[in-house]
Amino acid sequence: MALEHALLIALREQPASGLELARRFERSIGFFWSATHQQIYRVLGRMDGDGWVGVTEVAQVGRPQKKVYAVTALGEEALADWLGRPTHTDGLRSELALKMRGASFGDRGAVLDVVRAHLADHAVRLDHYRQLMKRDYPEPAALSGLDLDHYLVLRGGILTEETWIAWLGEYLEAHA
Amino acid sequence: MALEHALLIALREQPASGLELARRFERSIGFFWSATHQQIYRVLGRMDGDGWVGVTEVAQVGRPQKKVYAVTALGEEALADWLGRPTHTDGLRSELALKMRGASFGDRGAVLDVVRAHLADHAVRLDHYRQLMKRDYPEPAALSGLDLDHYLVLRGGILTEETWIAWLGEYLEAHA
DNA sequence: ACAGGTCTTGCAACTCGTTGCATAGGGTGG
DNA sequence: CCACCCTATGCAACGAGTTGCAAGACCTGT
Repeated sequence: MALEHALLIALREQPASGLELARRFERSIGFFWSATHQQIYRVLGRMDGDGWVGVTEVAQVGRPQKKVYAVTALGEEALADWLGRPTHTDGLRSELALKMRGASFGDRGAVLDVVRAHLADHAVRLDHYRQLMKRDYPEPAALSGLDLDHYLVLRGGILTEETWIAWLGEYLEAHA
Repeated sequence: MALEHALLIALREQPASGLELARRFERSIGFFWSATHQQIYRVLGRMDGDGWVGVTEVAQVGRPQKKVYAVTALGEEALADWLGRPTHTDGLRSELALKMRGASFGDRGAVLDVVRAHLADHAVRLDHYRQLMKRDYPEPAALSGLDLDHYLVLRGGILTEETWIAWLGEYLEAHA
């Protein structure tokens, strides 16, 4: 129910085509809301039908034509309305936690390997986020508006990765 | 793809009927893998068809009959196999993070209210987890096997809630 | 006896998201 | 020119999960 609004936010930051959105979702926005290009195309089509976005066909040199979407007044309204509505607290949904809980019913060494792989993955992500932080927000105290919010969400990503690393570290430690 | 394995873990811990599983999912397991009773019934049916679980009809006093499911040898094998297989790192999927990022496009005060509501919710959860911790695992150093894993997953819940609280606190602070 | 409640199981319809494939424009290398 | 790859859009089929509803068993209160 929220991909539409994720797209509205992305398009208000910068109008874009379906593929461009898909690529942006692999980066910043996709850290907390992922989507494939097919899903994005379908939802863009629906939003166009609902009048939330408008399309402009744009010719490119050396590439096929693209359709650039931009948010309409109606879309702006829908977004503003959604932003203020209360939301259910997002529950975790972690396959890894499941495996950690059930490790007794399989080969514990194999589960520990899976945990180690996730730990390494989270370390890579954390490093990535920290680099973004250093590059884009060297002076956090000076931020406001959109930049401040982007900074704060990136902070959330860092805190989340740090937590994963701490948690998985505890798990491995306890089973060492 | 993982609800089946969540159910296998739950059933290996303790055979149960569909509704009992649903109730258990509202508590411990559901903290990181939620499911409605309809979804559970459907998946139990499929797992029965696949020979992963067996059913026993059990009469009750003062209540309708129930179907108690238990894991078969085939199910044990499927579970052990799944436990050792590598998994994709679970990505975040947070509607709230989306709202925080896009707050500039609506009424910021309303978004801050939503954030405050989530903060309060996470505080309640954290308190709940800490009570469980104190009640069930007063002596963590003495744990092993299944109990140790349950303790460690609960630790993850606590760390996660603490992170949410810290993050949302930072957000509110920055927009104070 | 009957109404209402709760426990237990389940169906049907729907939305969301993924996977695999198709099509079409355009470039590059042999 | 042809094979191959990249960009860009999209369809079709499937699987996962939610919501709403129903039906049968059993209890309690009137």
